[in-house]
Amino acid sequence: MSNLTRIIEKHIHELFGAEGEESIVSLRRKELAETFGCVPSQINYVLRSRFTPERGFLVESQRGGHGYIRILRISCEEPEDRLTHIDEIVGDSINEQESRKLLLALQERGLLSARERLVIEVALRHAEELGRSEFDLSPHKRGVIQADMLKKMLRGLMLA
Amino acid sequence: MSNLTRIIEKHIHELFGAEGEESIVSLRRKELAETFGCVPSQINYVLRSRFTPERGFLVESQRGGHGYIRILRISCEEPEDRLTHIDEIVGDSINEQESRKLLLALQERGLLSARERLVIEVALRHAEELGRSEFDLSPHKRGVIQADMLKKMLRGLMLA
DNA sequence: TGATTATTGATTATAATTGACCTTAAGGAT
DNA sequence: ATCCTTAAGGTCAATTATAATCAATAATCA
Repeated sequence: MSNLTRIIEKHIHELFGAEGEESIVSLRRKELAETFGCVPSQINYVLRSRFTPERGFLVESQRGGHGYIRILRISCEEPEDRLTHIDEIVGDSINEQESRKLLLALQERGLLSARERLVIEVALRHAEELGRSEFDLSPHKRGVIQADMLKKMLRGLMLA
Repeated sequence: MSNLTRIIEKHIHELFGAEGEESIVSLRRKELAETFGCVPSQINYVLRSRFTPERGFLVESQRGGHGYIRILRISCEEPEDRLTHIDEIVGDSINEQESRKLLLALQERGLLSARERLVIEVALRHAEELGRSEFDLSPHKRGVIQADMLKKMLRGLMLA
């Protein structure tokens, strides 16, 4: 039928306002569920599957009295075309040298701050190190893991 | 009933003065409770839940005659201070909920931007997911890996 | 048709509020 | 000095209000 999840997703997107206006939205889980005539946990499903950090969102919530769910949209001012192809740029596997080069290039284009680049590099190196010394993975497998991770991180930062 | 806890929290924050001015505030529990028309133990609740070391506060108190409650805002001016502080609050193992709370607190203290928080969350979730479905690690082991990763990322940022 | 995605509801976890009861410190009385 | 009284503050458990998780199905997609 008319896919509830998509309807709720669309509704929440509309709450953000068309342009880069509101970047934060608050809601009551129970109310939203009532609005759409569904069970409250449906809302969790929508959030878990659609409003992930990889898609540029952060979700905060609180239970109990005065509970709430807050959704933050983190996005670049101008999501450049070239970076909608993050998958292609990163590829299936990446090594330290390649990723450094890429991140530096992104920073030079003003798409990443120095601190953001730093965090990403630390995360990638941690994965490399762990994959090598703790899990004894092949260099290729390590590269695959890092590529995957890098794509997720960049998507979160680049996509709206 | 609006949220008393938040109102009291805000009030106490205001006592510190907007800028990095006063770093110590003293209170009478009973007086504060009367000011807000609540039971005194409500104050304990606010302190326990909002003025934690994780959020950069320490609370001291004394009972009996001339009793008091003193709240200290810890500075972390020196990068070194922040590092030790972070090591302490992250600990050896951390779960998703704890890390989210911590990151939110760091952002609220201005030590992290929303984008930086997002990247870190993506990295942690990736590790969690990989550890669970690819390597079949125990929850504890996953927590250890994430704590390690988180500390490395935060250390990098605090020194930058 | 097998894999993925969506829906549901039962169970669990957490936050805020309140009040009854407990502990500790200061200062005066004996 | 020791005890008593009074004036703080602390702890805990009960209650109520939300939200999260999990597992069982159902529906949809490739």
